[in-house]
Amino acid sequence: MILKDEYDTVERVAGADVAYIKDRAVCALVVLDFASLNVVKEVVVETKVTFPYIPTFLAFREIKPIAKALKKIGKKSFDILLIDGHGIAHPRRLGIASHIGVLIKKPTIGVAKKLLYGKLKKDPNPISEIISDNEILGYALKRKNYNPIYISPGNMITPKSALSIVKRTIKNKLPEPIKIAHNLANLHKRKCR
DNA sequence: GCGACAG
DNA sequence: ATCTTGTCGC
Ligand SMILES: [Mg+2]
Repeated sequence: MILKDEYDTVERVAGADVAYIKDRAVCALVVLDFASLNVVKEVVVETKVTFPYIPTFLAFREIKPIAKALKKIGKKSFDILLIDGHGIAHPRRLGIASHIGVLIKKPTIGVAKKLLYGKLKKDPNPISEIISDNEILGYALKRKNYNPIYISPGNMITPKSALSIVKRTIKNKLPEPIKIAHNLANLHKRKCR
């Protein structure tokens, strides 16, 4: 894991999420133009579920479908990848965003809807650092009347840069890449039933 | 030993 | 995350 900024231009930001149908996982991966937030590429893949959900081990459950989607879309089609789940804001500093970042050797950022590890330095409205052991793991952001979201580096990026990138992709609560990937995965699921 | 616990 | 329609509120 590299916790420094290891990227230059950010023109395309990707987002991934996984939905489930019994023992099948549906992963949607979308790539957006960072400036316009328009979708420029998207893929949906399916795999069989091979691991149960166990808190702190989410990566073992979702890495298969996400890796398959990454292989299909091409790792060169984006500069940074946003993952639904935590990065280093994790008891072993190795959440799913970090796991995937190390796997593909690219910058990744974890964006979660609930806090798993660490404490907030202050009220998250409008923003707070996520702290553990006197170290900044990431940030909690609260917008409007929405519940807060939690942002932490996955790989090859600092907490501050991760916050900056994610902020610029937010329209309402969730960053667009994550929101669109989530919707696409669920649409594919509905269409199937 | 008890409680908390991403998706 | 999932089961599951309408409904309240920004
Ligand atoms: Mg998810």
